[in-house]
Amino acid sequence: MAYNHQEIEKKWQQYWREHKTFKAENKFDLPKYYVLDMFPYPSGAGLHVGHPLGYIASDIYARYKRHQGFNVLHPMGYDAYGLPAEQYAIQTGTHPEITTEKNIKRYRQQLDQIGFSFDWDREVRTSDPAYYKWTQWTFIQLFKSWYNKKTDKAEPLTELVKQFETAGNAGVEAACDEVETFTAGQWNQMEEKQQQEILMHYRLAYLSETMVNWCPALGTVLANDEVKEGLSERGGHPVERKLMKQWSLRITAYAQRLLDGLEKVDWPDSMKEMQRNWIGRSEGASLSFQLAGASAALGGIEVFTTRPDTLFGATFMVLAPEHALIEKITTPEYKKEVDAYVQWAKNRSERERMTEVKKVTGKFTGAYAVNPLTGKNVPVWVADYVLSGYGTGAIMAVPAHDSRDFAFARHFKLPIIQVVAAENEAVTDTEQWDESYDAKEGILINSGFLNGLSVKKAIRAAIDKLEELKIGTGKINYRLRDAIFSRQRYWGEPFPIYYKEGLPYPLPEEELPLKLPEVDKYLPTETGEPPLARAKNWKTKDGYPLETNTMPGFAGSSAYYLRYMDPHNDKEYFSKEANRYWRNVDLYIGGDEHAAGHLIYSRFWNKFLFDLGLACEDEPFQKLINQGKIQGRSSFVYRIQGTNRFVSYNLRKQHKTQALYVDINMVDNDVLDTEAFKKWLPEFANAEFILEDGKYICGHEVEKMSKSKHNVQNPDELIEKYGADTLRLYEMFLGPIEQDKPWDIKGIEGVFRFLKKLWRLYFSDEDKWQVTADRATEAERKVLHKTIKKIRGDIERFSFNTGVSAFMICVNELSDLKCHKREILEPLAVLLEPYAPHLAEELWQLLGHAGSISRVDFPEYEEKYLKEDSFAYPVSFNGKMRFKLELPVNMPKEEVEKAVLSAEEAQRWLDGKTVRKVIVVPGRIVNVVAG
RNA sequence: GCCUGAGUGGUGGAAUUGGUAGACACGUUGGACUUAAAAUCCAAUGAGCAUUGCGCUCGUGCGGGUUCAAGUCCCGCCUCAGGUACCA
Repeated sequence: MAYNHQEIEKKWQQYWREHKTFKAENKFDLPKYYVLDMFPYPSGAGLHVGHPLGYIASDIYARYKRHQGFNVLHPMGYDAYGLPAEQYAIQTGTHPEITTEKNIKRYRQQLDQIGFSFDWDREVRTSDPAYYKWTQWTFIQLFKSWYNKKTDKAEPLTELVKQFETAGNAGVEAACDEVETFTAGQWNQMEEKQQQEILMHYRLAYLSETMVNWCPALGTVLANDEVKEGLSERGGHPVERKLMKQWSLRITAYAQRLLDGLEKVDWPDSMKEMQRNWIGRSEGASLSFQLAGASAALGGIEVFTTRPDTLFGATFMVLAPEHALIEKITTPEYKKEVDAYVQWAKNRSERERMTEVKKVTGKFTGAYAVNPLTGKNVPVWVADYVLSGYGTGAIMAVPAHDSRDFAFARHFKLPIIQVVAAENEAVTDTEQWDESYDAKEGILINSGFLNGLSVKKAIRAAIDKLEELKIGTGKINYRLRDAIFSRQRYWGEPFPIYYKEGLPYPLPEEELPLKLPEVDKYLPTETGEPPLARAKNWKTKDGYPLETNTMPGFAGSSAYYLRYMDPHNDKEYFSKEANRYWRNVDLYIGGDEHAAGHLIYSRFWNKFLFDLGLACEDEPFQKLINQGKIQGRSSFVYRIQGTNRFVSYNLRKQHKTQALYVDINMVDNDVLDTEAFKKWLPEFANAEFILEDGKYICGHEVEKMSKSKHNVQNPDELIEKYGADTLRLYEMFLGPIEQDKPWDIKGIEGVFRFLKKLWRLYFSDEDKWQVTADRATEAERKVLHKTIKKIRGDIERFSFNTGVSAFMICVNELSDLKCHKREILEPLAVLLEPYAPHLAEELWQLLGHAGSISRVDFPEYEEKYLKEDSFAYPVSFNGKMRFKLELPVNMPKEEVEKAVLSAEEAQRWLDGKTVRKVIVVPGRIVNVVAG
């Protein structure tokens, strides 16, 4: 019987399905292990070879853990809400659910073909009402909660209301918007509307008028992480800033905990660093500059600074164009100019603003504020280099020590005062400076009571002074913004919210799920309302209108890993028992593009559920691995301009050519199948070729896989030809899992050859079973045990590529030894199972076992078989390896030295030289220093 | 600009703790088997020099350093990839 991968793979996939081999029971007495893949969005294009990379790695690990007696939770599901299905619906009228369902079927079929050990009984889909019921439920809990800074956790809003009723809000420390202080008496006299408005400032899911990223092309608002360089991540459309009433999640309340939690998870440093940057903690002070002159009655301008020590050098102030005070403080003679500037700044796209950062623009408002430490008046400017979204949207400018302030000051000829000097350096005239001195260290000068202090001490002293004067305080600021949670889209979770007299209220929990309604068109209404406004009777049973926005993509993906623990529970999100058992994800594999999105939202969502007492771990993903991307490898042909003649790669420079993409399926080892090419497209039917060495050689380039580049490799054909086991091994063999790498099918043959060679250990050339019961030799045992040790080590450190080569070495050596012994070949089949499960199952059965191999104990290696009596010492002279010398392993250092120096080969290297030193590292190396 | 990661043969990559650089595989070349092809097997394959053989020199992005010994550690650069950006 030859190695028939098609038959074997079909057979075992069916067996696994019928026997539910990989079903994970909630068996609480077994040790658990939770291996998770980031679930996919089922796109219409199906899987390409890049998708399964991470799934194969996690599958190997999951299978390995099963062999060690762990109860392994290894589920899969679908992030089913997404823009492509909705865009398709807009174009064709096909309900996104139909498109999604179809795509999921295809995904499932492709996933099954690769032989993953998923427990499909636990599948979830974010668009399934039974699933999104809990997404909606969580939203309601967020709506009903506030963040208590005293206990540092989310708490029910009812408790907060009780405090308001008895003591007002003065003693409350909450993560909230600016709220005026009120007493219990005032609270109790407020009307409901007013009370609700105040509570909205405390809720963790809140409705507010905020500046959002509006994407006109997609007709929706986007979260910050969905915008890259001023363009939408999906589709690359321009994004504008717009003031809109939107739902947001108060993720900022969790900023510090999100930061602290990174300390205890096992993630790549780059990933932690990206999250730290995204959260963007900075320590400093918040303080107020009193307005001067006519505006004095308006109070002060709040600013945040990380350098309160430089306050004596603050020579002007700048407000963001959106700042509310501008209108009030601008003096009549500057009003026209300032208005025009503000208008201009607001109309600039985000992209323009970002690309023109070097251009200095701004206007003087005519107003002055008082520097609280110098007592001097400083002019107040408006400029768009100050962002409304960070800090207070206003800054104190210290041009001597901040490059942006410096550029601004130079441009508008504002005074520059040095207040920090490097130690032992002469102070120079700031007029002569070419750039600011952005010093984090140094000694304070020109700064009154701060003079002579180091920067670090001066910061402390300045904050103390501000607090004493009651004009400022030490403050920690975060770059992280609250997550905008409304989307003006159809294909998403409806909010479980209705409006009564304009105020939002949650639906009763027993009415969940609130199902996505049918609409006649997947477009906004004529009046610009979101698509759900088209739904008939989009009201509660009492007739109150329901929210028409839907939730964003990250809503459903933020806690799916928890739902897998107990996916069919219709009473609660998941049972306490299930959660106490599975706890959190032990190993999470997915792409690093989710660093600032999904992985932050999930951590936030999980922490909130932790605060509610639902999740028992406050970090959801203990270990994280980012699989690298598989890049495409495009092939090119070179058409001589204006002709239908194509010139081979190395001859192309002799002509004026144009490079055209050519389908990689017609190219083998850079050689074009010219006949296939002629048949490819009608325009190439009469193509002529200028060959080199009788072949047409294509050019190539590594770039993203995409249809238009004709470089997409779909796994189906490869599985058909070589089988899933070969594909699995080959994807792992390509290189380290976390590294990006170009896809190239050159080399898959080698892996296929390896499996056939392995098969021939069990079957003779005449296709006869040839496994014998003979005792294995020392050499054979050594090969086996060396391999066991290597494979175990490699899986444990996620080095799957070296694992594959270890198998190759093992099979090469056993073939050389002509080993066909059960004693060796049976453990080898188990060893191989995580990587090539179909083949391993087949061999296991042929070896006479009933049932699946998947839970058989993983082989242990025994050190005694690896012991060597002698070792071939590499002998170096002055660090260069010259020859090898076989010596007993237990030979003492002194004797090794003697043996080396008296060896015949040593003489020519010692000729005429004196031995200065001999280094002997037993069992490793000998180095002779001579000269 | 800042942060992170990476640079090793024609190619993908290996070298786990400072100890034989290039494992394993692809590709290439030559050979065996075959009427032929496929499949399979064997041999060679970092570069340069030398060649009858044993061989010699150089070599892990560049320049320094530490060490008996550096792909690996330290200092200074260069290039590429990703993230991020008037974040005060």
